[in-house]
Amino acid sequence: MDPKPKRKKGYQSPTGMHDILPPEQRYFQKIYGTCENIANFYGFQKIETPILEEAELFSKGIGLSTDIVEKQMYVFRTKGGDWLALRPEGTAPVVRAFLEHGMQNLPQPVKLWYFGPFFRYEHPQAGRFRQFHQFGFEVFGEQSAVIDAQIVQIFYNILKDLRLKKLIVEVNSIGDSQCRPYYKKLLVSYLKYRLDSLCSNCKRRVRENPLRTFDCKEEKCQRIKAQAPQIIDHLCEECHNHFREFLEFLDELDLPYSLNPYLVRGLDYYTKTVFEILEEGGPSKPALVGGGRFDNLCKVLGREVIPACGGAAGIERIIEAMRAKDKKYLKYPLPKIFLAQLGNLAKRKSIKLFEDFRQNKIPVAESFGRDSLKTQLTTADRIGAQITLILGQKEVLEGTIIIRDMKTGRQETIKLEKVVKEMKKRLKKIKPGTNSRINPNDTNIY
RNA sequence: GUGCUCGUAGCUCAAUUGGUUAGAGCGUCUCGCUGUGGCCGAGAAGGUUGCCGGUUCAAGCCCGGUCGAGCACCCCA
Repeated sequence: MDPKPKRKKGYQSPTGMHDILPPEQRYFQKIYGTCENIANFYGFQKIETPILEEAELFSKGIGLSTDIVEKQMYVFRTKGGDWLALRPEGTAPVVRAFLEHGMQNLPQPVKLWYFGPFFRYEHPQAGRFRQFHQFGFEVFGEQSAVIDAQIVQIFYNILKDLRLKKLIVEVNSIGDSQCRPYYKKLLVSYLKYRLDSLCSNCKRRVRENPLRTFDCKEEKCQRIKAQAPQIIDHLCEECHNHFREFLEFLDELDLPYSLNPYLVRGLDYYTKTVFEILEEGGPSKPALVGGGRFDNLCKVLGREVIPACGGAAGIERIIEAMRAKDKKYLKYPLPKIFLAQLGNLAKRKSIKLFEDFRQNKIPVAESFGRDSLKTQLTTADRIGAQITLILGQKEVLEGTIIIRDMKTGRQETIKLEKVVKEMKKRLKKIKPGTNSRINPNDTNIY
């Protein structure tokens, strides 16, 4: 082999993609667990779709002219010549799976949820990464607005369960294929008339995506937007009724929502209901959750029209919000008992004893690789163990073991064969609270 | 894709503005004599200053490029 240029420094992860290190894992576990509980209660079943899909699924489903498809998708060609994409979002794949497996033949509605990584090629920023994680909830085969409201409620509940406060739910309706084109024309003609007073960005938007003009932060555009016709005043009867019902259900649920007539979403498949949940604290905060109804998507990706509604939440963003609240990382649960050993004979007995504890479902920590008792006690202290069991040569020969109370330093010796039972008894007395000392590995990585 | 800022031990940061061998705290490891943790003391490991090149007698510091991070635009979860 040729001498290759040597890499002097190690590798680093690709732009905008991060390792999820042990301290961060606690958050993922916590969020996953919360989702799972809520999903079970509301009758949602978990689905996992591949990370790769045919690229066309997204260009058809999300819309060709959306930013996601136009410039943010990781697309590549396989050896077999297929164009595949790293999934940039979760709804289109779930719809694909729904149709592919004939789930329209299952009792309706079909409720599915997912949790996993997604990919978008864009400049990383706070709460925005190239590989990020979302969980989502989707309901198929239900056209009533009651499900729209329940979807909002589900995401709201999850965030609440994660102890996030000061949440704002913003809702809007963007109509359907009946009324939206009509409204679009109306809006465009309104804007065209005032084109000169708009910023250069918005001039472009008027042509390409007039609804997006509402997002502009320029003051002059804001003023024009304030006078602009609003879509909720131009909904067709069906959409109007649907939206009214939706709001009634939200009222009934006591959800603190606010109507945002300028809320439009960047994906083409939405119809009627759209919503976002964000944290209070200025417009700079990105939405934690976004979603809405997508009654046309099944038709676009398949044959039948199947009404559907759902939403997705950004896990990194939620973690960010959780951490801003609590500052510290969630702690790993650590065993309250540490098993120390001394000498070869004791070490042999210890690894066996350790297994006895496992069979009795008693969590125990150890440091078998270390021989010094001092070091083992240091470790026991560091993980916050409340009891250290010490098994040395002498104890093995006597068939006993020492129980050391780490707080008081008091020690007693008991029969080795009784230790498992004894520990079981003592664990019940120890309060389920956290260990006395914090895991020193809890450092901030990002 | 465009613009601005940043990059020194595992972590948080120094280095008298271009001048000897790049330091400290925390963390890690070892020791303070036989089998006992927290406190204390002693010591060690750990960096070709993100990487590549240029200017200079001399570069962590200046210049160019590149990779990464942060922020804004854009967009979104």
